[in-house]
Amino acid sequence: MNVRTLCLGILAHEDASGYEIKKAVEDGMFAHFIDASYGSIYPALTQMLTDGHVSVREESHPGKPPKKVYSITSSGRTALRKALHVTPRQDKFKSEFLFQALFKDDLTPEHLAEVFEGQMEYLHRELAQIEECRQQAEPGSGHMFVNGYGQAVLRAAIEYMEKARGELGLQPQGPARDAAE
Amino acid sequence: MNVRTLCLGILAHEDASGYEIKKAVEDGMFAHFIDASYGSIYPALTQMLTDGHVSVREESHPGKPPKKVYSITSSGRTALRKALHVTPRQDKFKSEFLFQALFKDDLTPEHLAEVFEGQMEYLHRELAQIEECRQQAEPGSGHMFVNGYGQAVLRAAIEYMEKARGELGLQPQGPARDAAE
DNA sequence: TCGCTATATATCAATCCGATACAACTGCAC
DNA sequence: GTGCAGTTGTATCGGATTGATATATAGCGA
Repeated sequence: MNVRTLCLGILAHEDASGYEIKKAVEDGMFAHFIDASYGSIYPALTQMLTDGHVSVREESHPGKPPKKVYSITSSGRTALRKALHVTPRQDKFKSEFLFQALFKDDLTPEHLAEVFEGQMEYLHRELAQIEECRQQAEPGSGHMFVNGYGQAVLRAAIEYMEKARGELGLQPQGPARDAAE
Repeated sequence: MNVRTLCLGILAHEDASGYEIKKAVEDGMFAHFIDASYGSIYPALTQMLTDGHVSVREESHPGKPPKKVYSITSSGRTALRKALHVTPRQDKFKSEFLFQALFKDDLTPEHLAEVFEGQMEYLHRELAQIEECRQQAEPGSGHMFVNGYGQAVLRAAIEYMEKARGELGLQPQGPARDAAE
């Protein structure tokens, strides 16, 4: 699945600018399981404009830079429906934290503690973000299912990390936790 | 973290050819949280040879194609240790399955059932693979911690998926499950 | 007024993926 | 005994993507 399909999916939900699409995959309703950078979003929108899958209008809100708001067209909806009916690729999970954890015995204790607490903060931050999104999602919607999935996985990760503190030779109560609260 | 560091990490564990590195991140001890393709592994090894971080020897086992087995050098170990002592990037998780699930109401019921059962099979396969790796890992090692993390997360995902079958309008017992057993 | 953050578009080199080509061998079915 | 699929192995390449950066406007606190 390419960035074009990703943008179509977001635009099927609501009109958005390139910046708003980036925010949606970073913080918003589409976060936690997809990603895209400006360097791929803007070219994708330009190309889909040429293809007729989206249309643009320029909006100028006072006190803010003008933005190009994109809408999905019926041609775009057809393309999206087609792109959704393929066998999805395998999930892909990349974690530099876990890679570093593999070499825990080669790390300084300070660095190990730092990255461990950093990961804990990150997991709590992600979980809080999902719970925020969850309040805006309609019951029974796809967003609800996906948020629940993310919640389940993050809670399991946090629980495991807490239990593993001893195994890694760390103090039972991390000092950096309060930053996440 | 780039592919060069990834290769160094694997070579720090044991000597390997490009093909074996690929297998390690696909199926082996390093799977589930990192990834790399041939198109990045082979150039990385060539460059690190130039940099003096690795050395090669050619091995010819009868009945098999000859292979280039790479070893990490002391210069490579220094480079690895340095690369490990940086703040790790945020985890990155990409799931086309969850993306499709967002649009569950636009999918044909057949396709939804197919991708759901496909995901279940995938999760069970991954979990079985981790449990296999776990038997080769030494107690208290980084591998043990990382495998436990993967186990915890996958089990949570499977549990959530089972509970969510009804929510997605699927029959309580999937017909494709036996393929994973 | 300086620096910081947020909103917003856009580009680009470096990197990486996915697919493919090539080659030699194994084992199996027919 | 031969076709042919599968495994082990090296290698390359086009195209997709990232991560960083440039540019611009505006609000806000020190």
